[in-house]
Formats: sequence, structure tokens, C-alpha cells
Amino acid sequence: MKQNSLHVGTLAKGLRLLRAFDEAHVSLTLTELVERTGLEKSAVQRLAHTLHVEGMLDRDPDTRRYRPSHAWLELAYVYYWSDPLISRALPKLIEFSRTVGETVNLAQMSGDHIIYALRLPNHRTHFAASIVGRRVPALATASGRVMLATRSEAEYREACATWPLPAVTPLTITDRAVVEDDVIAARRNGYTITEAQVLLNEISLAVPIIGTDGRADAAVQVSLSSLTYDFDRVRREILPVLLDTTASIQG
Amino acid sequence: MKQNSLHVGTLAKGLRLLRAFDEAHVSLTLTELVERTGLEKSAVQRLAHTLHVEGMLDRDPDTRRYRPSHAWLELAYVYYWSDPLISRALPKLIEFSRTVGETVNLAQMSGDHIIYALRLPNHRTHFAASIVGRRVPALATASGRVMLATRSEAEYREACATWPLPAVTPLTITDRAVVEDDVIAARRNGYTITEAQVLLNEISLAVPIIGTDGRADAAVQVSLSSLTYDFDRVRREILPVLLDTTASIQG
DNA sequence: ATTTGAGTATCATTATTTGATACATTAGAT
DNA sequence: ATCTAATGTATCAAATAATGATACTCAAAT
Repeated sequence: MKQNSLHVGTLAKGLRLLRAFDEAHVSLTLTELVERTGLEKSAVQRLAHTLHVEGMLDRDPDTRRYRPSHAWLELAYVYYWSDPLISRALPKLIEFSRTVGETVNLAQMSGDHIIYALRLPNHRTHFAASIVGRRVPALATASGRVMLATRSEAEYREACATWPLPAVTPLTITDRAVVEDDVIAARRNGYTITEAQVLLNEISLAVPIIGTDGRADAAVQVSLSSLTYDFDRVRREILPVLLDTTASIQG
Repeated sequence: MKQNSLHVGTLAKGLRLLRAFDEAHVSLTLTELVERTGLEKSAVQRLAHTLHVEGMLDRDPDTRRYRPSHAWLELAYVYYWSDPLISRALPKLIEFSRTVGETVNLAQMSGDHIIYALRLPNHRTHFAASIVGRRVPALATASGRVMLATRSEAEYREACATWPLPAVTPLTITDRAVVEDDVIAARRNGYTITEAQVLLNEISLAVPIIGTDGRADAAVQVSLSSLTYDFDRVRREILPVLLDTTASIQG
């Protein structure tokens, strides 16, 4: 179990309990935790108990199910303060959201996924509105591709060849050559538009936030209904404002 | 150190490292972690290393400072899915935000504090816009008082007598009798308005979300500028819409 | 009434954490 | 540029604290 003498196995196991929860498993019993973590029953018993006492897990006294506690929100709060991009981007995104009236998100690269760090929903946003913290394979998203487009050729080719590219929707493009073409196009254009890659009937427009080294680790992405918009209209009406927004965040 | 044989001290210590980060300490060196946690240097070294390897802490290779990782956002994402109130309230809050055009928050009771679980900012929201996950002493907030007002007399009297009531701003009311009067008024009125209790020049209007047992564990709160609004105008223009909103969340 | 499954409690064993110490590297001062 | 203090890293013997097998309790289902 121990590879490095600095590795504290007990702590790692405790974190595995936290990771056992996801959108499909929002509350877990002791035995479910055993199944999902693969740990011994006794260990799970002790670790879950400790997480509960320490305030990281709530527990329903009747069903005895463990649930994420408010502490999980507090951690996100601290993350927001810790990431300077958030405070820089938020006022600009509010402004954008107000003038355009459509849902706007801030995405960041996180390994081979993107993670949504901010979302300002608009009035016709469907349920999955709370996607802050959600991870999606980068290649499947406009944000991911447009960020890759700012990297070196070696880097984006490697990514297009090896990063995960599951069929999130029936319409998700799983042909890596097509994805790479899209990245190459984004290098010229400075933006990417996709449709129905992550969500059906959703058009995504993304523009990178480019750092001082020319590389982007973040992007601003607008979610639009394909029932209301087509690519041309997006380019005409949304893109110019979005480019202003990202420029002001970089500045 | 161990009181209960089910308590796993190592895990608890690891969590202390996570809690060492807050809005004033967004990145920490090894020695700073030692200071803030009160643990041994060797222990902190191992625990921090483990948290880093397990993806809970990022590390700047130059400064060697530990920082919250994206995982902190992922946890909030899971929390959102785990709390049924979130998905019930969000569409209604979006609707409210759209018709009223002012910042609206969802607050939940968390011990003797409230915690902000959702925020939809408006365009003139000042910086501290990202307050999701922030905890504030319940007695100092309109949300906290209006929730207390739905509890039994014994309960709210106990709370008003013992819960923390620090002077968050120079204008925060620290007279517990006054706070209790406000709670009592909220029992009659079904809402509370405060001014400058948490933030100067901020008027807060809060209405409880009452559960089937008649108790409220959550409240919807609107943040308004006292430069634009006075209490009368708030009651006339905002309150009726807000009451509709909370009613629809309960239904 | 009996069985099953889930949660809880206990304890000897030993693997793991511990914390002291020594070493390496960095940053700050002169 | 050189030295010094502070910070970070690595190692290891000692013993504490986690382990996991087992037995017990309880509730729900047959």
C-alpha cells in the first residue's frame, strides 16, 4: 500500500470516502461506502465516523445515510478567494451577462478535463444550472479546444491523440481528426463554436483567456439554445461582445 | 488525543490542514501550515504531501506554497446535487432575479451561522460577489433571524441569548434584546429587513422557506443598496415578489 | 417466529504513523 | 558575490494508533 514513506495511507483512504459521493450518489449508507471505496467495513466505519464528527459529512439519524455537509460549500468559498482569476473575471462576466442576457461560464483546464469555475445563468436556463465544479472531458468542449489552440503544436496534437473523448451525447464528435481540425481552426479564429457536444440543443461559444505567456488556462464560454440561434447569428451578435469581455479580463 | 476508539486521528489532522486555508490565507507554505494547525512539522510534511498527491492541494513549484485545488470546487458540485433544496429553489430564484433585477441569495442555517448556498448577482454587485459557501453569524443576518422566527419560543430565545453576535460592521446591532425583538417581529410579519448589519450601505430583505413541519432551515434574501432603496420602497416593490418566490419553492 | 442484512462494538496484532534529527536548498542580508 | 538564517526534504528507530476479524444488536422482511 505504501510506495513513498511520505504517503499517509489513512488520510488518502478518508479522501476516498469523500470521492465516493457524486451526482449519482448523493447519499450513501455504510455498506454502500464499503462497496464504492473497496475498503474494509471496519475502516469505513471508523473513517466515516471521523468525517462525521469533524463536520465533513452529515448523517440522517433515521436512514443512517451519510451526506455531504455544508463544509463542502465552504471549501468552494475558500477556493474562490484563492484563485485570482475568479475575482478578476467575475465583474466582467456580470457585465456580459447583463448586456447579452445569456448564460455565461468560466471554464478552467484541469488535467485533460475542463472544470466550470463560475456560472451566471440566464432566465431560461434548464435545471442542470448548477454546474460550477463540474468536470467535462476537455476535447468534447468548445472551452477545452480553444484553450488547447493556444498551446504548442506538439501539445495540442498529443492532447487530441490521447485525451479522453467519450460520447457525452449521441452527437458528440468522437473522430479525433475532426477535433484536431477544430483546434487548428481555433488558432486562426480565436474562438470555437460547437453544437450538441455536451448537451443536446446547446450551442457553445468559447474564447480563451490568454495569460502573459500566450497560453490559456481558462476560457469564457456562452451557452445558447440552438432553437434560437444558429452559428451565423452567434458570430454576429455574441462573439464581438465576448471578445471584449475576455480582453478586459486579460488586461 | 483519542476519546473514542472510532476516531481516526490521522484523518482528522489531514482535515485540519484543509481548514487552515481561509479567505485571508489562500496559500500556505509548509511552515505556515505548521503554525496554523499546531501540528508537528513532520506530520504536516507528510499530510500535505499526501493531500497534494491525492489532488486536494495544488502546489506552486517555485514558491512551494500549497493552494486549494479544483477538487474543492468539485465537492461543491456534489453538494449541490445532494441538497434537494438547491434544485427546487434555483429556477425560482432565476425567475426572481430576472423580474426584480437585484441580487438574490439562498441562505441555510448551519449551526449558529447561516451559510450562503446560492447567489445570483446583479450587475451592480460589488466585489465580494462570490459569497457562496460563506458563513456569517445567524443573529447578525436578516436570513438567520427570519429562520429563527419560525422556531419555538424556547428555541429562539435560547439562540438570541447564546449564539455569537460579533460586530461585523460598526453598525451591527450587538444588543441581544433588540435582535430578539426583531425575531419576534418577524414571527408576525413573515419577513425581516436589516440595514448595514453585515455590509455597510446594504439593505437585506429575507423571507423564510418553511418546511412541512413549520420550521425554516433556509431563507431567500435580497441584497439592496441603501443608496437606492429605503425600507418602505423595499416593502412595496420587492417584498410581494419575494413572497411569491418563497411560496413557490415551498409548494 | 426466524432469517437476513445492516450497523455497532471490541480487542489482540502489527503495520503505520510518529517525531527527532540530520541534510539540502533557498532567500535574505551584508 | 558570500554568508547566514530559515525553510523544505529525507531518514529511521520506537511505539502508538490503525487494522480487520469477530461478535453483538437491531430492524425489516419472509
